[in-house]
Amino acid sequence: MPSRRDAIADDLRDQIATGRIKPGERLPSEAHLASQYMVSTPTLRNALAVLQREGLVEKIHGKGNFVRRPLRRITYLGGRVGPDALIAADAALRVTVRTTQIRAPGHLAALLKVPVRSSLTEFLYLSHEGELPHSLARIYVPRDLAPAAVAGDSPSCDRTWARFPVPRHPLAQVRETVTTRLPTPDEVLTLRISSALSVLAITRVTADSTGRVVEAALLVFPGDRADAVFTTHHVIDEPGDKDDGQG
Amino acid sequence: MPSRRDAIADDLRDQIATGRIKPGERLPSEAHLASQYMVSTPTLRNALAVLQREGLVEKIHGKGNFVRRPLRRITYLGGRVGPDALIAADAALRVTVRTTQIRAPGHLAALLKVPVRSSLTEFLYLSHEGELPHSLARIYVPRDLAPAAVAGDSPSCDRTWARFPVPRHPLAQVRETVTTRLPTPDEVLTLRISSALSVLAITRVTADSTGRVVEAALLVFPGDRADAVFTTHHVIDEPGDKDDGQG
DNA sequence: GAGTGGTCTAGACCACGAG
DNA sequence: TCGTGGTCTAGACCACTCA
Repeated sequence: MPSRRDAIADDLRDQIATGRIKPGERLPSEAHLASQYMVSTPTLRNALAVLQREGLVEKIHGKGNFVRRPLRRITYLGGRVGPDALIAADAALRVTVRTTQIRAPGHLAALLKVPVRSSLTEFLYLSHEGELPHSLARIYVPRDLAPAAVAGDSPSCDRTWARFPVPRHPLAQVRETVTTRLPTPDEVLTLRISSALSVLAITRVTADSTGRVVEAALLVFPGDRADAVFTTHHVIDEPGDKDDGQG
Repeated sequence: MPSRRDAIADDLRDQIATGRIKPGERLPSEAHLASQYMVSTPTLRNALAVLQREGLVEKIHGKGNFVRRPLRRITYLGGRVGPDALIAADAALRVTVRTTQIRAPGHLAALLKVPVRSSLTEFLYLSHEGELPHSLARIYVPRDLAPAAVAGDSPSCDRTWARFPVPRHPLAQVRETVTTRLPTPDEVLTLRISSALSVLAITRVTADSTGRVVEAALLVFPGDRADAVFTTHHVIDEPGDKDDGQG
């Protein structure tokens, strides 16, 4: 037996899918919908919560429930080095950068293979696509590898990926770990996503040819619109090989 | 102002983290907890829902709320070819395989670059770690590439990755797309996860040296315990290169 | 101030699990 | 049968947004 909550969610989902309620449009008020479906407000709110988790509906306190516009999907290209990893094809991004000097906490020290409390430069990238937040990146670099222009303490802002560190040695290895988790309260605010919507979190560690870790990046994408794509080309000069190009 | 729901969730989370409530243990009944925290049952249930989404608590209808045992994380190694991609180091997996002959629906035809309704062999892998479901894989192969032993219509079951197709040409390219989404009702049942817990979904397309797609794999992992790791080694014979080993 | 969603109450009744 | 969670009700009061 389908619950009323699911029945209502299914009905609304159908109305959204068929365009009877258009993207960006406001749904009738919860009180109105509750009386329309002849359920109590908590039941109706549960139905809306289902659609929220699916990313179809956005609630705005004091204004109403809105059908989310179908957003362009975010494609993260794996294996790339540096800022160009993010959506190489999509130039319509407005990026804000904030630079801070910090001392490595335990988890970052482990990623970067540096002593705890050693000096790091943190680049906090927040990119927007139009008015909507798009993605969040926290990139950590040992301070001696950060460009001099940002090594000072004054926070800098920029509209591009400029000022990104240029390593001294050629980059040799990128290790990316992809996982999913609930957003932190902070991410809920900056990415403007529902706290019930999981994010795609990518930890990228880049090492140079000497094996030194030159960058650790913590990337966060809204889970309902992000794909991370990894392409591996295998060396094929000997038939039957399975691991060339990999560790 | 923290809501009572969050305050209760925080308190229970703390009790779990500090071991005051041990893994596998049953929590007091919802009615008991509600009176203990002096809230109504819906409020207490909302607090438990928070912990459920975090993967800390598992509800079993008619039995109670249980603290989930901390599970070994699942590591998916990207860029590998064939079944060994899954948790190379972990041999403690019991794998069930079901083989079926199907005709390619649209989305699979696009992935495999074959005509719609062409013959495919579907391998459905369900792996368990002890008693707990671990991961789910649906692997599709053009029928003429599937080994003769499974090309018949009789479903086969096996405890290992045996009978996996061996391509005629060396494998040249693997493209893996990682995303996160809510589980389907089917996945909720087979993986024994909460319907509120996102899964990590990986679509892996493998092509041989002739460019032919030899395998499309749809992999699903519980989002609270899965990591997908991709390691890219860059060719470093010319300094400043950025894309060797990539497309 | 009017309308919206956010949270919460104090019950009710149903479905599942174990004895 | 009994205790458990699953769902739902019909309100209440508070906080936010906008005119």
